[in-house]
Amino acid sequence: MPRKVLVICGATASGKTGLAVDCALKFNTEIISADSQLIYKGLNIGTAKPTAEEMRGVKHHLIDIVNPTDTFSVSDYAEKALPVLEKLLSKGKIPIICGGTGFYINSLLFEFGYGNTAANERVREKYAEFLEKYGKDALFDKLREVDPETAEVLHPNDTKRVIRALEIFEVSGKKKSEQSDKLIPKYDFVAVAVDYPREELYARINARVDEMFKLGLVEEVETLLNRGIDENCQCMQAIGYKEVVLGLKNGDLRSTMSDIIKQNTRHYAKRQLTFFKKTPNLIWLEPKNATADKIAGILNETY
RNA sequence: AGGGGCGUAGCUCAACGGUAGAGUCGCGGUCUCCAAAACCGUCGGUUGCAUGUUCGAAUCGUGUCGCCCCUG
Repeated sequence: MPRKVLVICGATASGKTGLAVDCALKFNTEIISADSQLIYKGLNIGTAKPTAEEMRGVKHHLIDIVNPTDTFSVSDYAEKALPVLEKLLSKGKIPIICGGTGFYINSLLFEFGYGNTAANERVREKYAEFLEKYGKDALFDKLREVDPETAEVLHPNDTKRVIRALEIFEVSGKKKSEQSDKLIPKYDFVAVAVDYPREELYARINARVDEMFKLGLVEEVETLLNRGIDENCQCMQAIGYKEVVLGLKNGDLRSTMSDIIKQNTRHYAKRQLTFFKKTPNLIWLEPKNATADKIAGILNETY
């Protein structure tokens, strides 16, 4: 029995939310958000979190599930999202995974090895201190010793991943290079993304950022800060938030903050597109074909 | 009008007289427990223009155009 899953991914501001809701209504199902920022309560405007009106009564999962001060990672995400996915399947529904965080989406669609070695704060801190004291090259040399294959693939400057590789070795006794990097699908998924011409996508991004300021992005950030949420929190590193925090500190004009946010969002969108190109069988829809009807057709002809 | 300063990559700036370098932007990419993160690669300039000096000029001289400051 096929275990159908619909994935609606793509760059930020490409209209995923509306399309997903259209589909959910048409297919009588629910949406599983795959977005690393929508999980945070209180971050609404800057994350373009769908409002109740936009949700049109469709149940959305994995939104507003943690506090702004919490840390969160893909594994937390998969742990929470997979049961929802399975439950929808068991009810005979086609779950809709919708979001822009490709890493999160992959954690649901494919067999992943990272469950094997959980994060270990103590080990991470240890290597972070080592990095601080002796520098990147010394850290990289350590990895070369224990896992030369992974060192071959990583850049010494990518200390985040170098530390993770060291962590995997130290905690599990196994090399990261022994993990399989194959994307082995767990579901019969259909993945679609709306393929806007780059210029058009950028125009949409700009318009959306302007809209965020009108809706009170600065005020939202101020509220978070006034609530005592540290600017170094993971959630405050999100685009739209970190720039406003910095701008408030420097006394920047809103137009300056806005320009930087637009630029960072463009960069982000580019990274998303690069990432999604790797999704097996991803269907890039022209904007005019980004409708629930078209997607229904694709689902039918695929299975 | 007179005096001074400046004109170098799309932008901000470097470069003892030895055929121009960074950062940023733009573009491309990586990604298996912080992923809106982290990281990598790459394009790019007949040095405002003209002329002179010199073996050799972004650099020195002259002229010219443009911008800025001061004085009147």
